[in-house]
Amino acid sequence: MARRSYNQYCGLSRSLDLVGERWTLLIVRELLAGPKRYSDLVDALDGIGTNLLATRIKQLDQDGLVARRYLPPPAASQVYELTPAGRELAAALVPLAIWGLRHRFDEPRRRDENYRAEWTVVFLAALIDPVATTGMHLVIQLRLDDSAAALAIDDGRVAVTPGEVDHADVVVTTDLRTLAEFATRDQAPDLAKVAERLTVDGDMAVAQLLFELLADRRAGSTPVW
Amino acid sequence: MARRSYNQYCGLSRSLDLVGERWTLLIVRELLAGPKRYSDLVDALDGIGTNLLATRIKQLDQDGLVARRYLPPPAASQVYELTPAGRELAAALVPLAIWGLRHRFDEPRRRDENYRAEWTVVFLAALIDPVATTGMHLVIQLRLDDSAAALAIDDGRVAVTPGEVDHADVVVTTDLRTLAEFATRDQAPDLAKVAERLTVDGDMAVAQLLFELLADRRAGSTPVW
DNA sequence: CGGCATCCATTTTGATACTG
DNA sequence: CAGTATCAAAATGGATGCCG
Repeated sequence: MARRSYNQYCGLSRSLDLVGERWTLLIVRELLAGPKRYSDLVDALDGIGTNLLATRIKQLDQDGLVARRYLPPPAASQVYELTPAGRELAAALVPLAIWGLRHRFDEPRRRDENYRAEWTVVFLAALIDPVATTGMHLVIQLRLDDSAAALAIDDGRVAVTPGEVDHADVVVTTDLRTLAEFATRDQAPDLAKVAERLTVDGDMAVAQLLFELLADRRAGSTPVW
Repeated sequence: MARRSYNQYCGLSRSLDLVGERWTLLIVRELLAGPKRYSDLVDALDGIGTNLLATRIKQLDQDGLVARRYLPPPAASQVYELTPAGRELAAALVPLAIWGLRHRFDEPRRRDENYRAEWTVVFLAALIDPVATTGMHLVIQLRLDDSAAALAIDDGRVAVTPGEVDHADVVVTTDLRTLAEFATRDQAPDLAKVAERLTVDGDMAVAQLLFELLADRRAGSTPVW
């Protein structure tokens, strides 16, 4: 059966023909944190229905956004990872995520609402300018709303690790709403006022640097009009 | 009945809960070109089905992204327009559109594929830094693939007009693929090589300025990772 | 088990017809 | 013009089965 299309000669329409269906962009978000197995995706995307996930992966594979990779013998499992074209979607997802933080976070986290710190850290990672981090080697552990993920900056390369790492330069503990203020406001929030909702354990200078890196990027992506 | 939700405490998921359904972002794109009537939307969004359009508009209205406005007596019709929150989605749609231009324009325009120059010009408009245009008053007529739209820059305010205007400072005639090179490449394309596919009629300096304004914005939105 | 494919109930969407 | 009503087709969600 032919694929459904908006049939419009327009960059946005053609993007949405590929990634506009339900769950697709969330699968991309998951894979922005690194390669994952099928069951990892099922776990993270609560409610997706395994058949639909298989269908989506197949499409993303055909369209060249996701590639299947087979891990060497010890692991012997297969994982899915983004291709370069898939990774470039990060630049498009970040502003959408920021829009959501600005306009849909008046209501706090619901009791049954899922959360994984890596979702947040993936976008933080995408906000960091690789060029500005050449020569740097930092590992930042984030603990957000009872979930954890780490951000590793390695000479211009930025990587996200779900959960806890054991060699972090600094541990930042806070909640998503507080962190969102850093990513969505034009002015960096007053650190003193925020202090009771954000604690830094370890090299304070590293944490400071992170917030500066984020601030630099924000300046280039102020809302238009 | 309750609205379907991904049920994730994540900026992206919450955005998609609101605007992730089919046609929604294209309705927003249409309204970025200015207020439109119901029938204008039906015309522009070929294939949408009027009942679905009505449903989407109702949702966008409830969610505070779109407002209904009643034109004064002479016209006596109602139009839909974006609220400030809705307009801020432009910043999120531009990178998605650029991704589509980069990765989905290997195949050219199909014979039956719809096209409206305003779709393109809306994104051009969003790429222009308002601050950089303070004091400027320019009207640029674009003619792209047999469709026309104009871009008016008015002291930091940018507006799109579908069709032809009669007082343009310059008329740029080209096709979307050529124009896309300006918006998607890191280097501005060689004007000499492009000359046969792009003609400028009127104040050449104004056209030059437009491309410089676009180039400035591109520099701040290079792909991450 | 992990990685799907099949089947079926429920929603969403598309297309057209109809109405104030 | 601005929708609503209706109905068919497709997409989605959930459960279960199968196979290495």
